[in-house]
Amino acid sequence: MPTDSKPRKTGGKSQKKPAVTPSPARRRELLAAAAEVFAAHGYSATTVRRIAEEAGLLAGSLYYHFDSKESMLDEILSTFLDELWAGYDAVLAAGLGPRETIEALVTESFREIDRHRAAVAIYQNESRQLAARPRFGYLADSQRRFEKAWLGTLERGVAEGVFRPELDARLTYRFVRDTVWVAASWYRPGGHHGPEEIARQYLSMVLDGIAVRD
Amino acid sequence: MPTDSKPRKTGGKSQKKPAVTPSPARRRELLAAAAEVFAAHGYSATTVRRIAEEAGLLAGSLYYHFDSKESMLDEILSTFLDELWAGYDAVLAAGLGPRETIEALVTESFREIDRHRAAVAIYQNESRQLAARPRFGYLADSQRRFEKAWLGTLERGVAEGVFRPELDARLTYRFVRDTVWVAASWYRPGGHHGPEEIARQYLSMVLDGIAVRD
DNA sequence: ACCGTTCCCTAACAAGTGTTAGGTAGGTTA
DNA sequence: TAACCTACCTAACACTTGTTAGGGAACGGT
Repeated sequence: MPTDSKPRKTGGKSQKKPAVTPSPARRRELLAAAAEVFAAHGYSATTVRRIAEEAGLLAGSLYYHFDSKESMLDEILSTFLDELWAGYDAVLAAGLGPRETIEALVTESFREIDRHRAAVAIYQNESRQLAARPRFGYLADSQRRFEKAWLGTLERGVAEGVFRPELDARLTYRFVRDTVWVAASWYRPGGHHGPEEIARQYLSMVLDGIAVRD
Repeated sequence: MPTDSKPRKTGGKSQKKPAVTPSPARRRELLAAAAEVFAAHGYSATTVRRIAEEAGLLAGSLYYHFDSKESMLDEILSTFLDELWAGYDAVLAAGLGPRETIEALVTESFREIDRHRAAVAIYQNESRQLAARPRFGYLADSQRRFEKAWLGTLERGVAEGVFRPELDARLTYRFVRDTVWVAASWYRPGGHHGPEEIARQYLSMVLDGIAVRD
């Protein structure tokens, strides 16, 4: 793997447009195939030849549509995060109470997992190592906004007396965050439970606990 | 990466002993270094040259102690699982009630994370893909025992009236399992909270919920 | 002084990696 | 018909990968 010495700074937004003009529809098809392979085997264990095979063409042909393997990953993740934050921002702007905000965020999260299963799985596995690289700085930004939204809501809930004050808010935030998102590792769309049902069960557990009340 | 065509079937137990006799102490040092790098960058993104650099020797020298990169991974994971099940079996053999069993399993799990942080992180990231390979079949076995222990305890608790019956047991099992083990991704030994304190907080959340009771 | 053992290094290998330059078939436009 | 564009293939490139054969330095036992 030649270390990329060329100065690229896409950051998930504008690519260095090549002279040719690939169709966006075909791009999406290829990205979907790439996302599945990335999610199943991990980014660095995935070869471009494997992606190409899955998509029904040869490795070199991928470079007509994308300028590198890394930019495929970039586009997969940034597309997912854009859609995620569209949903989150709508929830956060709705002016709900803390408990209702948590409920809406959890439900929205499971819907995103339903729609972007592969991207979420990739995000789970790779974001920690990627966030340090400049190109993927938006992952770190997103993580900070994420913590602000969830942790802020939890703390507001404690202040307003709807969440228990004995719990360490940051610890609770981590537990809630992790449990929601690791669901992407076992969730299968069209399976036994839909996203809303999973969200209901999860909220029931995390809000009221699994123990029977006295 | 040459596909390993040689017939090795260690399965975490007996290796094909080479003519030489490397010291077990040195092996443990090198495995600790390897585990850190595997945990930080992922198994397949880790080169043996990086492991060697971290351990203070050259890549080829690792092959005096181990016969492949894969067998290092094998030894790291199987050592961890052996110790994990020693702890779990002790808990399961104690004849506790369902709630106390869950409490003990959770506490034991966080203690294992405290002691084998790197190995747990590797297990989290790689076990899904590894479990399919024959050499790592013990990972699949362990997963089945794991599910049996946790899910069985949850169902026993519902039958005995200590856990709420409305919750889907398998879904609850997944949530509980994931939340406990992903802690390895952010836990740092010697940090603000010790394993017992984290277990207490987690159990408080998952047993009684985060919402204030009426 | 000799041998054997332990531990590491040197130097290379074959296979696989991401990537690219140049070509080509088919469709669309002029 | 000619020019052009899209989408792919062919064939290679420079480099990295896990792994190995052979050698050597330090050391203890005899």
